[in-house]
Amino acid sequence: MNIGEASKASGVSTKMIRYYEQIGLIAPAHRSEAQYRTYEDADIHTLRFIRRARDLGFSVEQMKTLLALWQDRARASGDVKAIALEHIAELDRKAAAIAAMTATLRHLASNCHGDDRPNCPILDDFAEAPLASDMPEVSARFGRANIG
Amino acid sequence: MNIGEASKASGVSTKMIRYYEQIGLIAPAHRSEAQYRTYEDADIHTLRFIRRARDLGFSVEQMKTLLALWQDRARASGDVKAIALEHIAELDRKAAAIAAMTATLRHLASNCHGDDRPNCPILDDFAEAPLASDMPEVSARFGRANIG
DNA sequence: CTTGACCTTCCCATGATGGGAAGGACTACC
DNA sequence: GGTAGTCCTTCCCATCATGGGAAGGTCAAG
Repeated sequence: MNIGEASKASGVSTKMIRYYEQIGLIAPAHRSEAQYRTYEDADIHTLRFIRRARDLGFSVEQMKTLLALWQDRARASGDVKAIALEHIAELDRKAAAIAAMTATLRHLASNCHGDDRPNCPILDDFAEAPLASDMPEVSARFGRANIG
Repeated sequence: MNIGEASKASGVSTKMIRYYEQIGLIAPAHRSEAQYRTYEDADIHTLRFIRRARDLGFSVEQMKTLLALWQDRARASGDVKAIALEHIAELDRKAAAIAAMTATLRHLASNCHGDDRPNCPILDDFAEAPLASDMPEVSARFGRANIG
């Protein structure tokens, strides 16, 4: 199987397959005589595993660990669960940050007429509101606005 | 005021102030004889506006538009509200994607003993679950896992 | 005058992904 | 056996917002 077929079968783009190989997430593929990468069913299985983990928001680093655990028949399920729980906690943090932003924005938008007149409480707030960093309890709860 | 003081007063790092100037989000600062950037109260006001918008998750492009509207006394509040509502919609999309991930992960984790034994439903799922892209209604609802 | 804190520009890195160019390989059709 | 078109290869560049750090100039306090 060439990389294009492997991509279709796994749902991982050819660009990403090469990238994952380059950074060592997956082993270098076998090569044909013309140096084409070739993939077996087992490789597709691994790529689908990666695709699934990625869809659930795991980072490449986490996927490295998860793959290693997957391939270790003697792993402790507790190790896997710990990674999953840590990831859930991080997703919850992002969700909380987003919820805080939308709550504020919804409040501001609801007070804005949204018509042709210039008066706009949204801009007024941006111009006058104290910084989150000046409010210790807020920044402690949500940290930066980095939700990526 | 030098850039360090402007940074402290606005909550925007010196790196970011220079970057925002470079990409044209803010006007080039006035310079002292030694080519140091100098800032007036009005500039701090602008930087705080940016900081506030950034904390609410607006992109640089959105901030450009918002700044222009802010500085346009004749703007229509509807234009501002439209940007805010579009941003809220995007944040809601991200929140939904995160919620879908955490729901799945919580379910998987709850079925995992999390002890020293190797059996792990989380890894089993990763290895066997169908791809989101094979389930049209799911990918239509949530798109990619890109929550950044 | 030295020390240390500040400023400048320039380059590099992040993380995951895609775009695209230049060139080689393969396949299907005539 | 050409040729067209599709595939593959590697290499470089871009994204987005942010920070790190080097090399060197400036300034203020002692």
